[in-house]
Amino acid sequence: MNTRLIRKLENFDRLSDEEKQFLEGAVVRARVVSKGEDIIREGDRPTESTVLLEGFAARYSLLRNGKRQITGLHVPGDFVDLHSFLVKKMDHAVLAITPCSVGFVPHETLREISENHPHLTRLLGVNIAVDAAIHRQWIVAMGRRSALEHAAHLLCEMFLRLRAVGLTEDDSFKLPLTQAELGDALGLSTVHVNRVVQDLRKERLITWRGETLVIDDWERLQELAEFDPTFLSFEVEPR
Amino acid sequence: MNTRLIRKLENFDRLSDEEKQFLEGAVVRARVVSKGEDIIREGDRPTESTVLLEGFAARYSLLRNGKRQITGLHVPGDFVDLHSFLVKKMDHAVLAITPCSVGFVPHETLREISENHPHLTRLLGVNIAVDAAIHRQWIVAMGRRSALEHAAHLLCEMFLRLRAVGLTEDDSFKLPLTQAELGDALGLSTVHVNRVVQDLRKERLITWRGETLVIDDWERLQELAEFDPTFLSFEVEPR
DNA sequence: CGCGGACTTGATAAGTTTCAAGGCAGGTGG
DNA sequence: CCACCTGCCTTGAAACTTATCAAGTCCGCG
Repeated sequence: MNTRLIRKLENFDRLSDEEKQFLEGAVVRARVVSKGEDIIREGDRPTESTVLLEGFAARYSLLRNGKRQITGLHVPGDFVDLHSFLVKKMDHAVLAITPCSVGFVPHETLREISENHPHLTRLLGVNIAVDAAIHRQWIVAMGRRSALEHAAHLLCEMFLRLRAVGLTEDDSFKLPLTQAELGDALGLSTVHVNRVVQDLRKERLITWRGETLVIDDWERLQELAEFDPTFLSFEVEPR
Repeated sequence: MNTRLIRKLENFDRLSDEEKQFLEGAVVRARVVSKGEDIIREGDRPTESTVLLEGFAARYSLLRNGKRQITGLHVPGDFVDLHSFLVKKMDHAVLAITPCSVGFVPHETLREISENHPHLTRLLGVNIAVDAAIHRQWIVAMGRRSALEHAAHLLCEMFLRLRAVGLTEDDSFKLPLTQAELGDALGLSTVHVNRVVQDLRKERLITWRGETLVIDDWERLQELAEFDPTFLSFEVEPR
């Protein structure tokens, strides 16, 4: 069921059959969340952590003036609130951008992992560490890259993350985001996102029609974004 | 020696005497790093994690065009690379903004903690989770707040973080940053930082002379920044 | 067929950067 | 002890990037 999660963790380090089985059993049930619905709300105090099994989700915060900032995009295999095991109260919400299927891992199970499965614990830690690295890349992109470079960077990131869980096909993948949502992730207005996307198209870097994004020139896209894949890097202390 | 670290972790949950002692022993030696020097360089593969004992440090990334983005500020008690235990290769560097004294915790010790000290492991996890929450706040601020609000937000954050480790005095604290460095943290040009700081002064929100920053009106500063301290919140699942 | 959501376009405004200078203060060497 | 130097802060003007406002257009779906 949570194939993507296992696949993702296997990018970090080999999993024993026993560990895989344990992970399978760790997800207690699944729920479908419809598009536009919150998977978790700000202020919630979950007693289980949520794994995204299918669909796209986004962490976001809302400001008083109605502006929204997306602070992370999530794809199948991602824990959307692994940290809620450690920090009780959600400091942000998570939204289903497409219809999503999610699974739940009771905090009790996570506690058991942290007490009796040091290797799995470390892998979950790597998961968190990679999330943090992604956050830092977003900060760099927001602070010091142009809108165009920033957008290119995000596309590079999504491509590699989706590939890591087997959700790309050659150079294309499903990117079921509206330009408005992309703007909320990049910190740009919808209008400007539109112009930036058109620039990427004019430069023959991407094709994006409907939900399908094709990377037409991976080299130049990376170059433009000054994208260094190391931060996602699945290069870890082996057990 | 690593009083600040212990103090910081105690904000998360009570530490037993045994745990405190263990932490004391975990820091193997200290080194002084002079101002402007890197504590850790990008690409390093440390075999120990570094705790900041005294001074201010900043994580940063450099872009080809020479621009620099600071992705996190660190104060005494902070681990600057706790994650290097899990993800071998540093994806960014850490700079001593002031003369710093740092201590080292061998990864071997961290591994032992992760295997035999579940409670300490969780506290270190909380540490990481709070860092991530700070990162998300930075993303929100960079994406959707004005330069003025963003600056105010950062000052609120620094005040509470320093207070948590006992480094404030009433409403004032040492902020040994140049405006250029602040700009690199906020993603703004030096000139604009200067104007923003002047606005904060004109509004009688802060006084900042030399290294001393006084918060003249905490209420209004928080209000302006739309600052919600929860994310730093030291509200955690007790052992 | 018509409606709504998403995308596109143009014009104008706002926010921020860049460039260029000047000022101030603390520290050093003559 | 003064002069100078250097790093940091400050100011103004002009340029650039991005946001906002206001219309359209396109397209899939009921």
